Amino acid sequence: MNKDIYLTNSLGGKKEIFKPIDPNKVKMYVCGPTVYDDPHIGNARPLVVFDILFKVLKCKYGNKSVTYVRNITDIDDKIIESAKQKKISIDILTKNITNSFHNDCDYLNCEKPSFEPKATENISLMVEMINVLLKNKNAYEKNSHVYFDVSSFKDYGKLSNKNIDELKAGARVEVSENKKNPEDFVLWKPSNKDEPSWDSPWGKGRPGWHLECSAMSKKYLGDTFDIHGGGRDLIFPHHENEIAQSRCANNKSFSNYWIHNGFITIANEKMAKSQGNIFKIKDFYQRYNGQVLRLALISTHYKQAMDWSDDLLTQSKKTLDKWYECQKKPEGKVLIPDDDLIPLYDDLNTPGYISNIHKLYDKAAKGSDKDKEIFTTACNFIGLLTEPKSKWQEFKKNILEISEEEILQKIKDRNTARDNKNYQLADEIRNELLDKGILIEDKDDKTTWKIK
RNA sequence: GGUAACGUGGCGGAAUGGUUACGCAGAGGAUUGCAAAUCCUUGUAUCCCGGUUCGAUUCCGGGCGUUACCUCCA
Repeated sequence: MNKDIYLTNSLGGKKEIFKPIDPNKVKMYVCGPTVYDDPHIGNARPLVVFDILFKVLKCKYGNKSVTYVRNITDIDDKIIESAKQKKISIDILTKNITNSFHNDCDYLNCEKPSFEPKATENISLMVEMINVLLKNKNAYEKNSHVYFDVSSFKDYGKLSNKNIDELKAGARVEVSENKKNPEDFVLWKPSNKDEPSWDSPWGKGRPGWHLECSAMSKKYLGDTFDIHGGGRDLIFPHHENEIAQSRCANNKSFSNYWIHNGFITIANEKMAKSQGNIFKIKDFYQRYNGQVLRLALISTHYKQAMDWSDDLLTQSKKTLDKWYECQKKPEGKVLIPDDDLIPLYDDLNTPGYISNIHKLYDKAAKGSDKDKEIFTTACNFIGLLTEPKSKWQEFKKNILEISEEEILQKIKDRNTARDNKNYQLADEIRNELLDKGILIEDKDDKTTWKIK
C-alpha cells in the first residue's frame, strides 16, 4: 500500500511518520529473551507486537527488504543464579529455555526473525567495543572491572527523560566501590571459578548486561538503523545504556525510532515473581489454541497496559470460532482493501484493524467466495486463521472430556425422547452435553453437534 | 520525591475540534417442541473544574484517581 507508516517514537514521545534511512530497506532490532526461565505472557506481547510490525513493514517495503534481528541473551547474572537454583548446568539451562522459547514462538504463530544471534557467540565483538570505549575515554577499568562513564555522554537520559543529577540523588542501587559514579554501569566483570568466563584484556570474565545488544545490532544492522523495540521496562536502564555505549563506540547516531510495548497485568497488578502471578506461555498449551492468545494480545493497542483474564481469552476464542466459519483459503493473490489495512499503518492500531476484520466478516458471511477470501486474507495478514479449520476443530476435540461415540449416543437418546414428546428429558440431555462443551443444533431433520 | 502513561457505555476497546468504531454481554423480533446456532432491530459512555473556541470528549491549565518506571524485569 502506498501510504505512510506512523509510529510512536519513545524518543520524544510523539507519533511520527516513519522514514527509513534507506528508503527501500528497513532494519529493526528487538530485544529478545534472557534465557533464564520459561517465557511468560508478558514476554509474549512483544513477540506478537513486533511480529505484526515486521509483517506491516514487509507489506510496505517488500518481503526481502526488511531485516529483523532478535537476540538471545544466554549469559547474564540471572542465568547463573537460575542454574544454581535449579541445580543444572548453565549450558543445559540456556539450551532448554531457548528451546522452550522457540516452542512458544511457534505456538503464537510468530515468524522467525531474519537473524537470532546469541550473546555467547559474539563475546569478541563486545570485547572489541569495550576497547574502543576505553580508548575514547568513555569507560574506565578498575580491579578487572570495566565501567561505562556516564558523565562522558552528554545525552545520557534523553530516552527515559532523566537527568543524571536526579539519578544520583535517587540511586537506591548498591554502589560498587569500583565505580567513579553510582550511575556508571558495568561493561565487563570478572567471573567466579564456577561461572562462565571468556578471556579479555582485563582478565577472565564476562560482559555486563546491555552490551550484547549494542554489539549484535552493530554486527547485523550497522552503527545506525531504523527501529529498536522492546518492552517499556527496557527504556531504563537497558536502552539508555545501549544508546550510550553504541553512540560513544561508533561515534554515530544509533536507532532512529524506539518502539516500546506496554505491560500485561493480572487483576490490575503487575506480573512479578514476588506476586506469584506469573503465567507461563506453555501453561496455556493444553487449554487454548495459540491463535486465541495471539488475538487476545493484539486486542489492545501495543502502547497500552493490558489486563489479562480468562474472560479475555474466552472472548478471543469465541471470536475465532465465529471467524473460522467464514474461512476460505485465498486462491491466487488477494488484496486487503487499503481502507481496511490503514489502521495497522497508523501506529500499529490492531484494535482498529480487528474492527475492520469484523466488518469484512459481516460482508463475507453473506457474500461471495471472493468476500470470504478477502476476509481470510485480512486475518492471515496478522497471523490469524492461518491453520485449516480442521486443525482448529481438532484442537478443540482433543481437550474434550467426552468421546465422539458418547456424544452420538446422547444425541440418539435425545432424539428418541423428542420423538416421544418427552421434551424434559431431551432438554436434560442437551444441557448435560452443553456442560461438557458440546453444542447441539437441530437443523432441518438432522441434529448436528459442535464444540463450544 | 523525580519521570511517564492512562481515565470513553455493564465489560473489553478504537477514534475524533462539530454525527462517539468494533466486539462481548443485555433487550426486542424471525426461527424453534423449548432451545441453541443464525439473521434482523435496538438502548446505553467520553473522571471533575477552569481556559481557548461559534463549538472540546479531543487542545491548554489545575484537580482527583489508576498504573508503571526510577533496582532485575517484556
